[in-house]
Amino acid sequence: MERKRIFSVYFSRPLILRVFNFLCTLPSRLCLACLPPDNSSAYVNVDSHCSEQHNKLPSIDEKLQSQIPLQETVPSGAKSSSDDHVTQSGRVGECLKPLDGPLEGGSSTSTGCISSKPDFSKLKGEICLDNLSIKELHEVFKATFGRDTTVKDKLWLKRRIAMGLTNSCDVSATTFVIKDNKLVKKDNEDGFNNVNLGAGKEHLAVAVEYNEDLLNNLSSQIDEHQTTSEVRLGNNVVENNFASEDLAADQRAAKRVRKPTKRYIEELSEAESKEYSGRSIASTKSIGGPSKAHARPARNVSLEGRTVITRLYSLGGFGIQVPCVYRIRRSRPRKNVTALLKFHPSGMGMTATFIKKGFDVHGSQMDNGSMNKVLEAKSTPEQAPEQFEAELKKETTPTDMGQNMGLKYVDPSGDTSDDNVVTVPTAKGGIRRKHHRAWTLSEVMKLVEGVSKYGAGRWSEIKRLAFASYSYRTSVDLKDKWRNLLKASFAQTPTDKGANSRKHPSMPIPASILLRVRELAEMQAQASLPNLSTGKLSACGGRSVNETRPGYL
DNA sequence: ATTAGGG
DNA sequence: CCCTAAT
Repeated sequence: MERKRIFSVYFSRPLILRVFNFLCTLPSRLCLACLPPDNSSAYVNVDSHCSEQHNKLPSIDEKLQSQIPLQETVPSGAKSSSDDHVTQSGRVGECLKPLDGPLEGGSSTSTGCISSKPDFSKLKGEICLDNLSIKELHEVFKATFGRDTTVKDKLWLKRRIAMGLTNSCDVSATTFVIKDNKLVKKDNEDGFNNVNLGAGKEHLAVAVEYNEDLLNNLSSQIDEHQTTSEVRLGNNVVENNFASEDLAADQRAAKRVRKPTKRYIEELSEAESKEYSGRSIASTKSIGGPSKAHARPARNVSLEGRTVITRLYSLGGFGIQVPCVYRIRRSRPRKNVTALLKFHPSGMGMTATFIKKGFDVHGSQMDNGSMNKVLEAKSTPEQAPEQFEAELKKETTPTDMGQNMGLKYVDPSGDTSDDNVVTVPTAKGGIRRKHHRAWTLSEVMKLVEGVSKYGAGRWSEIKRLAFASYSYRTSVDLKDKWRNLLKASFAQTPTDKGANSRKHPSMPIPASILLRVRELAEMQAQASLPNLSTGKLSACGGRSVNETRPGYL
C-alpha cells in the first residue's frame, strides 16, 4: 500500500484538533501525503486504516488528561511537490479521522508520554475533512462545537469546523495561532521544511469534558472571529458566500445564550480577585452536577507586549481565556447626604436648621392652599415635614427651632434621620450600602401633585418639574414611591383607621393623600383605557377628576 | 437615558 | 431601595 507520512506527533486532543485544523488550511500549499518517507515511525498505512475503522469519531466525552509535549519532525523537501497535489489533496488522504488515533490508542496505552508513543498508526492518512461524509462531518461538528447542526452542506460544515478549530486557537492559552501565521509564513518563505508545529513545546492541559453553555460561548467567540478566520483560512474563503446564510442562521442559534449578569461576574471575580493565579472555581456552581469544565490556573499571558491577566478555562480541549473583571463597587453618588453628614456631628440642631433652610425654599414653591388643607386634615404638626415650616409657624409656637428639634426626634421619617446609609450584609459576605431616606409628607404631596399634572409614568418630567430641588429622589424613586402609594391607598382605603391616627410612625401617610392617590390612579386607569365608549364610566371618571383637581391645582 | 417590574 | 431588562 501506499504509505503516507504524517506527523510523528504526540498529540493531546486539543492539539490534534488544532493541527488538524491547521492542516485543513494547508491543502493549497502542500500535501502531507507527499512528504518523503524518511521516518518510518511516522508512516501509516493509510489504506489499511481506511478500511478498518472508518467511521467512529471518538466520543468527546472521554476525559483526556495527558499533557503531552508535541514533538514533531517534519522533513524538508516536501514543499516542491506540494503544489502539485493541491488539487488532489482531498483524495490523498483517503480517510481521515483526525480525531481518532491518539485518543483511544494513545491514552489507553500510554504509560509514558514519549517512551510509549500513542499508536499513531490509527491516525490515518492525511488530515482532511474532504472525504468525510455528512454524517461524519456532523459528528466532527458536534465534537467541535458541542452542538448539533442540521446543515447538510458539506462545504459549510467543513469550513465551519475548520474555522471553529482555528479560532479555538485564538482563545487558547497557546501561541498556536501565532504559530499558525508563522507557519504560513514559513511555508511561503522556505517551504514546509522548518515548520514546527507547536514549537515542540506545546503543553496542553486537556479536559475533554463538555459544557453546553461554555461551548456555546466558545462558539460565539468563534463567530466573532469569523473575519479573522476567513483570512486565515484562505483557501476556503471562496466558499463563504455560498454558506453565509446558513452560517448566519447557525450563529444566531449559537448566540442565544444568556450572558451572565454583571453581578455574577463581579462576584465571581471578587472571589478570585485576590489570587488570580489560583485555580478558579470555574463553573462548578453555575452548572448543575459535576463540574463540566476545568479551569486551569490563570496566568499572565504576554500578548503583543502587553501582559494580560486572564483566567483560563480548559474546556473540551479548548482553552478559553477570560479576562479578569474585578469587582467595582458602585454606589449612588449622594451629594446632599454628604452635606448633611457634615452637619451632623455638630448636633441635631444644626442639622435641623440646615434642612429647614433647604426646604423652606421648596415650601414656598408649593401651593399654600393645598398644604394648609392637608395640614388641617392631618392636624399633626409633628409630622409635618420641614417644608411646611412657614405655615407651621403660624400655628405653632414661635420657637421654631425648638419645635424643629422636637419634630426631629418625634418624626423618624424626617430628613434629619440621617442614617441615610445603611450597610446591609449580603449573602456572599459582601456588604452593600443602602441609603434610605424616608419620604416626607411634602415629598409625597409633591409626587401626587406631579402625577396629577403630568400623569403617572412620566417620572422624569415629574422629577424635573416638581422635584427640581430634591437632588436625591431619582425618577426611579418617584416611581417606586408612587407604586407604594397606590398599593397603600388601595389596600387600606376602606378604613382609614390607621391613616389618621399616627400611632404608627411607619404609616405616616394621611388618608387624604391616599384618597388622592386612589383618585389619580382611577383617573389614569381610565385615561389609559379611552377605547370605551363615552358612557357612564368615562363621565364618572371625568367628573371625579374635575372635582378633585381644582383644589390642588 | 428612562421606564417598568421583580426582589 | 436595589437591580435589571427593555425601550
